[in-house]
Amino acid sequence: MGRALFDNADFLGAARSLAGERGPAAVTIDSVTQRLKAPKGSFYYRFASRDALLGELWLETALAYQQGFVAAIEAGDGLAAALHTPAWARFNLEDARLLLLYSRHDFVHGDWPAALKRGVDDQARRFEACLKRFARDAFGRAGPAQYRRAAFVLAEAPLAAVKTHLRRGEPPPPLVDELITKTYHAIVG
Amino acid sequence: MGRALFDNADFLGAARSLAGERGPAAVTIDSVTQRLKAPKGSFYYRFASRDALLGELWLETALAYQQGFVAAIEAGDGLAAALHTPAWARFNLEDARLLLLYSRHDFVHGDWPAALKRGVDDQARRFEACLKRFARDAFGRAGPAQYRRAAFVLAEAPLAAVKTHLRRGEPPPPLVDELITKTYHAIVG
DNA sequence: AAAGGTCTAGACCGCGTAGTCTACAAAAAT
DNA sequence: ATTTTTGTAGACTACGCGGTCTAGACCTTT
Repeated sequence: MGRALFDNADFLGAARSLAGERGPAAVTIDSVTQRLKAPKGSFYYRFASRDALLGELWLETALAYQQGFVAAIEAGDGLAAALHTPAWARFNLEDARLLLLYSRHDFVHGDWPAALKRGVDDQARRFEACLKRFARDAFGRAGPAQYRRAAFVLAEAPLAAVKTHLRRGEPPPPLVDELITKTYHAIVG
Repeated sequence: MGRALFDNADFLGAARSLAGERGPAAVTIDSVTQRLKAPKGSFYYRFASRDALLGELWLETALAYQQGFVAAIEAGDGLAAALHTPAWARFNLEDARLLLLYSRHDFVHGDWPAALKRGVDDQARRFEACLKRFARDAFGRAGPAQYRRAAFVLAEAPLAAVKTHLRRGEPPPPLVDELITKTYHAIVG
């Protein structure tokens, strides 16, 4: 063997399934390489560090999730944005567990690798921009209180409604959409 | 020195503040004993293991939190139960961070110490009983769907609304109560 | 054919952590 | 006064983990 037996995607894939099954803490270099039957050297040939692997995994997943959310907001459909969380979770169960059951900080403690820092910051900014825009559209103003309401309605409540089911490894049932919708209308009107 | 310089409460107190400040993962035997300037031997003289310490810390805090919740349910006041989370958090900021920002499993991975297992099970049972009772009172029946609604309205949504502020170390503002109340009425009617 | 680059292979190191062990000091019991 | 109990004191061990290092196999280039 002298040619690539393992590429970045292999390691990311193994990390993804491990993180989906048992959380990011279970993603150790050994667990990843063992799952692929790859040597440690091959991993460190592709990734600078564990943080690089988990950071990339998180960012990749976060961007995939965010896409639909941003689209809904840009279409001016707040309810669709709120319902995007359960919808996305249904069709990306493993990714949803990974992304929604844990925080960014469970993937990378402390500082992020320089190569990812910008991507993560951009992601956060885009998300905040969505909330601000919705706050303006739905509540007329974009002050702190309106922003806070937007965050609850579009992100916090949907996330909370979905978590129980993700923990069990099950897709969120239709009831979850009902809860989110009712909450949405109660606060947005 | 031959008489007790450190007792259980000292270790629990140090663990509590550490967990409140930096999360349960930061509660290492060294960090606890260093904070008290106590030797390791003294710790292990009082506690069988790290799990015993963190388990007791979690259970103690969970029971303190639960008290008001159960009282509200037994008084038949669902809204008060839902608002108990921000109310309790305001007056127990450190404990709230510890209890509400992390899961039970962040304190004790795997199996719980035998001495605590019963207490934890009882706690969970009492909580479930509250949700069931509320489901019956508020929705007429106590089927799975009603239970799920109860969990969202009494626990998941309030917790979600409070988390952002706890992360910042700030008490939940009145707006949080408004969000929880509106959500409550939207689903309970 | 030779040389150089690419990637596998896994032993090895250093560090932080939970937990153990032995020594001993002071108070309490006799 | 002597013994026993209670607890302090901290060196030490075991282990899992992230990360390094050197050897060498195979492909590509010249």
